[in-house]
Amino acid sequence: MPRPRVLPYIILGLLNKNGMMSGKDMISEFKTDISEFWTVSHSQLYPELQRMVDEKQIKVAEDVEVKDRKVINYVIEAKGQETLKRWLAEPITLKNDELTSLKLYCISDQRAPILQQILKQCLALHQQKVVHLKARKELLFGDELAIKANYGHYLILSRAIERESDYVNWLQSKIN
Amino acid sequence: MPRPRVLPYIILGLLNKNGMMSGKDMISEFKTDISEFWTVSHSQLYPELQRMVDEKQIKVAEDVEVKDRKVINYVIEAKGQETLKRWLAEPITLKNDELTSLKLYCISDQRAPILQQILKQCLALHQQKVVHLKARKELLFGDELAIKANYGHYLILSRAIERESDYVNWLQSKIN
DNA sequence: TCTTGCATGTAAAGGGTTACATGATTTG
DNA sequence: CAAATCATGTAACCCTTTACATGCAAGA
Repeated sequence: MPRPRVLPYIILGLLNKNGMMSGKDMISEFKTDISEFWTVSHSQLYPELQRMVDEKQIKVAEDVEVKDRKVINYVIEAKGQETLKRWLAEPITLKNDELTSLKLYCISDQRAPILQQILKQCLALHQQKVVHLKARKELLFGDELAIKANYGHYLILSRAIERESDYVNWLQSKIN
Repeated sequence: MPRPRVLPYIILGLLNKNGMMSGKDMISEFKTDISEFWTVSHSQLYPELQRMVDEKQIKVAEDVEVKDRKVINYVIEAKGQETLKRWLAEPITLKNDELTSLKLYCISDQRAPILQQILKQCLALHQQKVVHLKARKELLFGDELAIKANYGHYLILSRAIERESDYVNWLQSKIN
């Protein structure tokens, strides 16, 4: 199985959040607000939009107002909202955790139950990570000599523990 | 240009660090110590090893001792050491920063000048990131209302700032 | 009308993963 | 000697990016 696709969900998330959008609007939002976590090229976006129209996830918006340019506007359909909802509700695992920030980005409402659900799953996952990393550090670098022999490895392992611990603390502060 | 290749450099880094290794040895180290940052499948590794032998970056090690199995052992060549050195010395940018941990992993010696060089470049880069993210937060969420309207976005932006700030502090603590 | 810019669209090339294959070695 | 294991090898498929293409529209 190839790498799971992310783009369709982000498209749904944006349309669900912002209402009507064109491909250009999406690319603009990708660059300004999402580029920190994820990137996409326009040559990937436009075919994907067409595919999603075929799948009835989204539809071309009737240009109510001006038909200024060759801009094509899209809106989300009911099926797309279902797809988005299922994606957000997927259990968070080591494999898909890199998408968690993107999922959060799609959730506007502070009181949405799915938000706390995601934060809690994320917390559990990263608490596990901390435990695993600390055990690994103890095993590999319990001896001072080992640190000198593999200093770079020691550095990134120490850093990973600090990073994950910091993340865990932050997650806890955001959970009710 | 397609995504720049990482695997050859990791292979060189491992061989430089560990001496003689077989493909299986590498996969084993990938899984135990590097999987936190990077993954590779064996179907990618073995052809790459052959390519690198053709390029004289590495060579098949004469089985000095036992020829127990069909295991093939490799050692790094002078050309490979040069390649590795150049890779480690490449300036760190937003594009290639995701590889920085892997580079550090390849550096055993705490007093290697390249190590401090990498840490300093990394620091500068992430300090810039903090500045940029804080400006973005001020712009987007200076208003309390905006936070409620896009809570998920607010969350990941706040988190990014904290994560980057924490990283900056850590980097500073490791720089002479 | 001609040029330039721009939103959208298409093509080609390489990276990466999963699934399957090979051949030797251990194990019963 | 048969069967299972395992290091290595191969094939097919999709994702992603870069480069190039199209066609309309604003402005000179």
